[in-house]
Amino acid sequence: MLKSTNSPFPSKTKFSVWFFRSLTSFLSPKQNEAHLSLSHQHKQNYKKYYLFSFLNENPTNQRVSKQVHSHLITTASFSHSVRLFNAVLRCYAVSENPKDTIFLYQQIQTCASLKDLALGKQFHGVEIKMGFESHLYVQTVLVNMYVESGGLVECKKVFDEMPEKNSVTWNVMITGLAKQGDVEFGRFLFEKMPDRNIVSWSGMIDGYTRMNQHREALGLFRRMVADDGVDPSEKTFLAILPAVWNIGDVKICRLIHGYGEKRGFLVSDIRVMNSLIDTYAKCGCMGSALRFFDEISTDTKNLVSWTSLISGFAMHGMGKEAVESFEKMEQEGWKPNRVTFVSVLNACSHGCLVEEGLKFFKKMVNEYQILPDIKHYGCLVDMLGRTGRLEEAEKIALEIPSEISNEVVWRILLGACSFYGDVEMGERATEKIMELERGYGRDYVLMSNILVGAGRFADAQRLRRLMDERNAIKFAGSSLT
DNA sequence: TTAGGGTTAG
Repeated sequence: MLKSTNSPFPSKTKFSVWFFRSLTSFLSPKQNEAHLSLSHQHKQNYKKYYLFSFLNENPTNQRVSKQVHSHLITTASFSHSVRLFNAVLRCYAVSENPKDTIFLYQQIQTCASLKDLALGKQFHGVEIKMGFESHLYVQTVLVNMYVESGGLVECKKVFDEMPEKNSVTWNVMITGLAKQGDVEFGRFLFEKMPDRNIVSWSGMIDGYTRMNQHREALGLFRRMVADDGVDPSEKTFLAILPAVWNIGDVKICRLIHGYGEKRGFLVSDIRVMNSLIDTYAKCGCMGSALRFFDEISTDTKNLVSWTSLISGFAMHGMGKEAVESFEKMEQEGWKPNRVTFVSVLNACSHGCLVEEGLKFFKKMVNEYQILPDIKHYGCLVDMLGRTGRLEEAEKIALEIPSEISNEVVWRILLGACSFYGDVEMGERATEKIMELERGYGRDYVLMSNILVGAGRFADAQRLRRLMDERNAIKFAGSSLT
């Protein structure tokens, strides 16, 4: 058990700091200045103290405790007023209606979603003091709070010492660990878990996908379906499909698609269908992606469906098809968002449709009033650069507001300089990259190749040495499969 | 009733 000898309440100094903060958060900025007089603070302080004493003396007065509780929730100040909150907790604890306690702990969990480990520990202290140590639901929420806010040591401890666990407790642990990147311990618990359900399987599969262990994710999916006969849920599909396109085998995509269709899992959830469009496209099978897209009824399709299709065309260099889809999407009344524009601009750049691309960029800014972000600029630079319009590309790169500019844009330009053998611009681009990121070996290699191409062997060698001195990491081109 | 992911420049 965690240390419970100390008071669960914050120290006096700490409390006054919190209290001050809670006061300021109560008030709107305007009120803030006018009311920050000491007398006001005292008044608030007194009010809280009064409530606190009242609740302590009348723990069974449900009406008042509920009022205080709702006040704490609606003013969003309860995370600051732990002491008052404790008093409310105590009232709920002696309440005859245990639902109140559960409701209250849901609020704590909302609090835990702030991922505030220090505050969470405070509540753990309260929980121990109130004798909830063997309360299954409360303990489960505590485990969730710890694992969500990164308290891995604490969550394991609470979990281990729980006298009773149910499947939710196990799932909270497994999915939480997977999210935190500790798949190995998650897997250990998963294998030990007495009654695995679909949440456990999906959580575990998701954990492997997140950690780029796609084969492992796929193996688990196979085991779930074939050996254990567990039906996947829509969430399982959403977890497994990224593993499929990372492996890139369209046969696996078809297999899972067929399975989902046969069992009727795919017809209900547009998110799964969109993910499937994306997966087919990323597996290199644009035909299947398009066919599947066309099968989805018009009322079911949404903006993400269209965007997934367009981004698929983009990665296959099918600029014309992407542009046509974009127009059709607009005709059907969909309003493109920033992601749709990234996709269509990317399609224009891969399909060398410069004029169309520039038109889309203007349309985005003027007609849809979307502020371009760095990816939109990146597409533009790429589009101009790959068609040899290097001056224009550099001009755009220089016009990007410095708050959003990054090394990727200059790296794109450097790539174009390398292709067209523009040494001077390449050097300028390299200089910009080096201001932002010095540890990426490929930049040095690319620039030194440009220099070699121009016959400047000594400069190329100097750059290579600089790369070694700076310990820049050079990733060899390799296939993961 | 305490667990849960669709599209994004190189």
